[in-house]
Amino acid sequence: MIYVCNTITRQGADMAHDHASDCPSCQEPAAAFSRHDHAHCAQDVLERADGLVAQSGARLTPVRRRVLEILLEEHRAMGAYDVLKRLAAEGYGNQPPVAYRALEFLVEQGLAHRIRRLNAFAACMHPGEAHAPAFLICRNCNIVAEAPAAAVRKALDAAADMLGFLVERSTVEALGLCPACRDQAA
Amino acid sequence: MIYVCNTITRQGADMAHDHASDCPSCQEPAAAFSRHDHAHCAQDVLERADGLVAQSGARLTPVRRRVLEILLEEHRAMGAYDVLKRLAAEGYGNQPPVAYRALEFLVEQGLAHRIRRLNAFAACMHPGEAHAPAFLICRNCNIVAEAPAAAVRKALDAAADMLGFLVERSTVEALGLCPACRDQAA
DNA sequence: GCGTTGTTGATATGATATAACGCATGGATC
DNA sequence: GATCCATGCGTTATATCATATCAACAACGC
Repeated sequence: MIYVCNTITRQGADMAHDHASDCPSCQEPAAAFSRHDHAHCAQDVLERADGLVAQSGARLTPVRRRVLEILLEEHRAMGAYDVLKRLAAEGYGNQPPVAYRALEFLVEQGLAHRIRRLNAFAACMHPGEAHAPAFLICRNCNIVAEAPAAAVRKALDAAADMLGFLVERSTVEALGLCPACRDQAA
Repeated sequence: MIYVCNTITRQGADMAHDHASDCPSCQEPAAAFSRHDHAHCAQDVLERADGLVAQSGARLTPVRRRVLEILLEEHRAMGAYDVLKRLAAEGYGNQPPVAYRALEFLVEQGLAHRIRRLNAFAACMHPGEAHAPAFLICRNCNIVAEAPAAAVRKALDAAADMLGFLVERSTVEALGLCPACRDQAA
């Protein structure tokens, strides 16, 4: 099962709509890749982020918090320079290190993910919950979904263990076709 | 099990030694991450590459073949610009596209792998054999091993399938500690 | 206050990757 | 052989991604 708020895109898919906090699509398991609102999921993530960071002894400074907000607002995988443009427009530093440092911090804290295939970053929609997501990237429409991948991670650990290798972090990304583009192709 | 010829490095680990073609370490399963000769494995791969490319209707041109040879000789993950330097020194073009085009071709043909975490490329030691390797990268000594990952791929396919996503290509990379560095740390 | 630590801003540079153009080659066709 | 076409190569230029370094400043404990 996957929660819709896992769904993120690289190019922005204009999927916002307003709704009350009882929106079932943010409360219950649902099909990934479906259009959905994101506003209150984002709000929820932000609130939890505050607690999580404090808990780890780190500080969610204004720049860092703003970067997380931007990732949540955009709801897609963004390049560091995309983030930087937004920061600069809002009066923060406009040098690459500003964005990279904040993004690195968020990744370390488990509040964001780095998607290497896209040289991009996306907010994690499940901060605090232990998870090892796999990213599914549609080669046609560029939508990206964060899929649960506990089984994948387990298989990887096993394969590594046979070689005596200890896995600390892993990257699992798949390129292919999302349901919509798959139908379209057929 | 993994065959030693899976073992590749990013920084070059000086693991060459000469031996006869009956070297057991290239004939039989053995521990990964161990030092080993690579010369005749490379020769074998090259010969198979010729056949495979012809079979697919593509052409293994001089530049492309040379890039594959270089990857095999170096026996490690190389950046595109590392490859380019070698090419330039041998009279081929010395502009980035020359290296990138050849590398992209090799990846498409399944003769090389791209390791995104390192922004690097490595020759595939099992061309033609269906395989979905996982890369194990030691964060301490930078050694890289190509591990069999059929089970990982299977788990990924299953996770994607639950979302209706069709996986065409996948990237599985792990960062951690190789056996040697693990022992050293303990 | 005062040092220590961590964060930010700025400069500069390094590293990786692609777009676009034109020429050369080689094979197919007439 | 002449022509056409597809493919590959070399080149220029540029785009994109990422980091090293240092100075200024704020937060904190002592």
